[in-house]
Amino acid sequence: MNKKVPTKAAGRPRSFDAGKALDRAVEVFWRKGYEGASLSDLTKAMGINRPSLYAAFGDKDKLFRKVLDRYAEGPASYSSAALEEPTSRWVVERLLYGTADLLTSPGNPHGCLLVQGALACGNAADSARKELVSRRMAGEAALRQRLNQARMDGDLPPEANPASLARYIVTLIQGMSVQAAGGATRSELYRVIGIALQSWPSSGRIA
Amino acid sequence: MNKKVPTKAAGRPRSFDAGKALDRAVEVFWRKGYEGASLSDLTKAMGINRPSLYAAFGDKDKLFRKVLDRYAEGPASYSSAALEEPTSRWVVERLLYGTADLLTSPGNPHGCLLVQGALACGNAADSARKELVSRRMAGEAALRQRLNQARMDGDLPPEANPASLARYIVTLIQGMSVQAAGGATRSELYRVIGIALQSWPSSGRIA
DNA sequence: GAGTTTCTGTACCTGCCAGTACAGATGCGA
DNA sequence: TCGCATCTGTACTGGCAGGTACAGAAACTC
Repeated sequence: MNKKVPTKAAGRPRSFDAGKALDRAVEVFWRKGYEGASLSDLTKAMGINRPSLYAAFGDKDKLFRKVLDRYAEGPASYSSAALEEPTSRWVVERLLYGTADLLTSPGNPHGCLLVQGALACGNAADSARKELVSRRMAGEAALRQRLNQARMDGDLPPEANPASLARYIVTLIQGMSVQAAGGATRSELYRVIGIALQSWPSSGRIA
Repeated sequence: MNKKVPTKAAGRPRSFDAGKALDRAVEVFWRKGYEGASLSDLTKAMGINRPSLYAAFGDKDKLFRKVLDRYAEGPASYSSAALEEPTSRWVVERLLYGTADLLTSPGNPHGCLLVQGALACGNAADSARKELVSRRMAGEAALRQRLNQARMDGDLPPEANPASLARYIVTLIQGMSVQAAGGATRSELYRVIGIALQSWPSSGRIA
């Protein structure tokens, strides 16, 4: 029984809320991108000093990964939730409208962190760029898998191509992110979605 | 007649080809974005020294504008040419397939300079970011105008909304730019275009 | 209380950033 | 051949980037 019970950590306790600080960091990276967000921007927004940041989150790159996780669990959580809708049509509708809402939500930077974070950048940010590419691909793969399931369920016609449909939806989402960064409004994005969904195949089961 | 005939500039002549140098600068900004492209990257690629760059092109910001002009006249010239196609369907097809080709052309950075250049950035690059927003909006406005014309010509049905259709196409183009930056291939983009064009309204004149 | 452990704040490090001063080179017209 | 205008290369500037050393403060256990 010499195992320590993790009651309370010894030493001086942290004087800030790591979760809140991380939320502030999300906002800074979201607005300025990996390269554009300096450590001074970050520490200022997070309300902590530089050594506290390094102790709590590691270097800039590690902080960025934690920020991406936080983003996925918070503002972007609608996207994994959308995959659980019962029909493929509902899945993509919730995905697209949820994205439009997030991208134009007041108080948030207008755009998607996974796109704005680091699209083209210098060598220093290349690791962050690759991480974003891989996360975007993972999102697309999840949708592709869901649409595959839908086709097997008869919820998409047999001639539908889930891989291409998933890529089509993700392309729209990423395009909307650029649009939002340029000032597009929510209703403008809604109209784009309306047009885009005219391409959506209807179920083969509807007689 | 004391006007000088501009035969040849006095003084030591420039030892490099400004056009070629500008092309190299296009490539660097295209690949690394405004923020990620350092002056050392630029001078190295352009094969000139720093003072020559400043003398010939002005500061980094001015160089970037010249690069954008060069890009519009060169690699992206298909996009203004596409607007001259006779029907709206041909216009958007040429626009979309031309974009897919450019975005996946070997030897070029994969993506669109107007998107990759500066999407989210720090304060120093903000002027470049705004310039890109305005150029993207100008492109969209030109397409909107062309589609308006098409509707008046009866080439688009009266109930079609040229503004929303233009935004839809531009959203796809910008999304494809992100896709290409993530490694999407030309044929993958073609399949996306194939799906997207199913939403395109057919002419009201076809009986 | 003493000793230990951890966090905080200041002040600093090296290196790269955009931008420039200046001297020497190279062409022109006279 | 001489002066002049312009370009070229070296070497430099101040400032900010990301990252850290170190001393003191604040909690814990004994």
